[in-house]
Amino acid sequence: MLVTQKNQYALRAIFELAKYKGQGPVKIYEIAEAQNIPLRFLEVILSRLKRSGLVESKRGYTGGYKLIRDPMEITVADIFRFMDESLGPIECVACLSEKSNCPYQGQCAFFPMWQKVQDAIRDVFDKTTIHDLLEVDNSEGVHCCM
Amino acid sequence: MLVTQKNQYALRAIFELAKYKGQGPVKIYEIAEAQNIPLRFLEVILSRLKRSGLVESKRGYTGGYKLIRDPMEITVADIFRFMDESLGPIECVACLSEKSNCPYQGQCAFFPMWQKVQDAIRDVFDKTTIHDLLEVDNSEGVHCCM
DNA sequence: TACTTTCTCGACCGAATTAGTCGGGATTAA
DNA sequence: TTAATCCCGACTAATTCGGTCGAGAAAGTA
Repeated sequence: MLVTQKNQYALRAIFELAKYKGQGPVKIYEIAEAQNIPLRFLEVILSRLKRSGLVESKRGYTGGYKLIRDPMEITVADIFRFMDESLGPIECVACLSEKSNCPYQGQCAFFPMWQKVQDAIRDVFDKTTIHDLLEVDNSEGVHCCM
Repeated sequence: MLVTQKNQYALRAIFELAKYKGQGPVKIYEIAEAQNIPLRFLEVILSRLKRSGLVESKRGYTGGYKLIRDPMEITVADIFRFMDESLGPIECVACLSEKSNCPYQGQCAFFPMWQKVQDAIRDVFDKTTIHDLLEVDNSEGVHCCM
């Protein structure tokens, strides 16, 4: 899959947190339940997201996670980029990555096509904010996904 | 990677065959050398492509492979679709596939976004023909890739 | 203080996918 | 008959993906 399960979970977790923006921390098991994400796996994901500065946490009885950036300022691309330090669905089409053993490093017949695909993907993810997704959600009257 | 190594090899093999269209069969080791593809792996790939009707082969001393369709009529999407019987880079973004355990089956906040991405990818691969790639190749004066 | 609830961190693991190999056989032409 | 070529199915190695686990640290509560 272009977008791994892990990255989808990350997106959904942020999405869920965005719903409760400004209402004190949300507990991890609430997120897990609401979005149907394996709890222990979500731990891994949130701890990663914390290091990216999107999310803050508090321990103990009144603990939980909260979003510290405006949903309007968070794009889907941001999340994916934070999740996979190196190349995510955005950087990772084919030829371009250092991993591909292209001896011609971008000087090949296929390069423009890979570029186009990459740009097209990036374009969508860069232009979609969490706020946008919340709006879709409200207008549909459906609360969960996937 | 969005496009697996195998699919990239397939594309490059077809591309290579297209160069010699109308000149008798090309031997597998020639393709392998020109495109830097592991020979035994290329066997697997070509035998798969044969079954898709894009490629024809002949055995024995004067044997080899040749393209039996006009490069102008072969899109990159065609090749990928032939290669992975079920879902390739074209069908496979996230939510849409049956594999994803989305309880709301496309009725979710993220669906429109996945759709957009998928359409964008498909659009590029559907509109790029082998002929197009050959033209890029000629205008650049570079013969190989990746 | 002791206890409970919550997050924290790193190691670990199983399954699936991907990438590639191999041996031996069937054809075809010289 | 021999050599070059494709053919086919089974096998294997490496990587990624998805997820689990145990033990511990902070924070509030009694």
